[in-house]
Amino acid sequence: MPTQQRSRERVERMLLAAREIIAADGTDGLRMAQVAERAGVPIGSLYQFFPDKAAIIRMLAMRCNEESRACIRAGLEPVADEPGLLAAFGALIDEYYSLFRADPVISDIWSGMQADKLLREMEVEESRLNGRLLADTIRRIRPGADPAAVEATAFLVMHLGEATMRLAIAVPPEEGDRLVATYRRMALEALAGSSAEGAGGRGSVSAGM
Amino acid sequence: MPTQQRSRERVERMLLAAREIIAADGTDGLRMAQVAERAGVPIGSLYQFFPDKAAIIRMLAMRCNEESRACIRAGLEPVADEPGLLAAFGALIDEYYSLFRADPVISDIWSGMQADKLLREMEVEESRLNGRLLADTIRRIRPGADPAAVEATAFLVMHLGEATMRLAIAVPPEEGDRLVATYRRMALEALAGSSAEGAGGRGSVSAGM
DNA sequence: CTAGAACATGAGCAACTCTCATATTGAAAA
DNA sequence: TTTTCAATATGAGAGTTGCTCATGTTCTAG
Repeated sequence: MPTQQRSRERVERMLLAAREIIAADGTDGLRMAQVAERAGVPIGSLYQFFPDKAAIIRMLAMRCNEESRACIRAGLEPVADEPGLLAAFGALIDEYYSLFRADPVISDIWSGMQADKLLREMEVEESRLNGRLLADTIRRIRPGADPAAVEATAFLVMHLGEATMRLAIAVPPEEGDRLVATYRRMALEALAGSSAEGAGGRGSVSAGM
Repeated sequence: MPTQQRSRERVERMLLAAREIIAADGTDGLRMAQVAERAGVPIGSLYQFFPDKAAIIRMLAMRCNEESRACIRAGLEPVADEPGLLAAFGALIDEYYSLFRADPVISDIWSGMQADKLLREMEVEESRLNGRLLADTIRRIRPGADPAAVEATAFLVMHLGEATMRLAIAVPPEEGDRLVATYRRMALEALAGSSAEGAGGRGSVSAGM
């Protein structure tokens, strides 16, 4: 939005200030007055370039997104065959995971601004409880399976089920149905696989990673 | 928390009022004064039983959780063998999906963890963009694959990748690593499967559902 | 040189959440 | 019954925060 040189620099200062505050206090602790002070601008200047507080966070998120999208594009571009695809995607997962672990700002933004931390913890806890129910069932019908692997799979399957439902209702209904159907295939395959693998075994697909 | 009969009824009225407001305006639009008015109690009484606004939402979420956990337990209990497990879990997915679609409050509470609606939309859009990059790559190396199925799988895999990362950094590091590894197996298997399936085909696992 | 657009400023408004001093009601002990 | 104390009821207002707006200044195109 800013067209002049000096304004652009000021906007960058505002965004940097916001980043630093989020890194320190999280998005919950972000105060417009604090951003202004840290950036060395009056509060009115913030609203000259950002319609509201959420817009600042969105701007930071957008930059992260563009960066990671470029990363994905670069990682997938040289792929020429199926083994190459699986190798490249596996590498991207690791890369993305490292990024998430390294930068607290990214995860904080996507974990939800202003949202209730306890609610987030509740959600994880609920996935864990549901996962345990599922893991117990699997262990009952397959006593030989590796307990830790089964537990992890069940936990993840439950959590991703929640995520899938939220996604499914955020898109057109027919697409949502298809996504749920796709999730079902993935989940059932994972459950079938996890109980057949035996102790500590890795899946055949990831053997080459 | 309330021990007397009348108080318990009042608390129920508060929770009901909160539910109705969320159903109408979403969690974003929930105002403590409005809850109090609708429940027919002064605002001070709200704070007699709930430490803060988020606690009301958590209470509603907890009840939903207990209900759906009972559902899962009931669905998994009679499972005796592996086909039974897969059938039961498939049914639970459908049931849960219907529940999500039917009750706007459930989804709103769990989506409302991210307060900014535009940020939520951005996240979905980002998964879609990344999914398209992945789908393009798959189509390039497997021209015969069903485009819609590939697109859906790629979209979902990307979105669940985000969800996995958020979960992984919310639990102890070693457990997070294991979850990411489990996700990787699931994702790579899905990608390998989606491109091999051919037009409109359903996975072998879900054939019996 | 000049007109108009872009930018700068910060006191104050409006909308919230939550507190607290005080009054009232319920139930258990005397 | 009377007493006593904990639980409950009440709502004006304190405190915080996002955001506005009237006014002044700087840049740039014609």
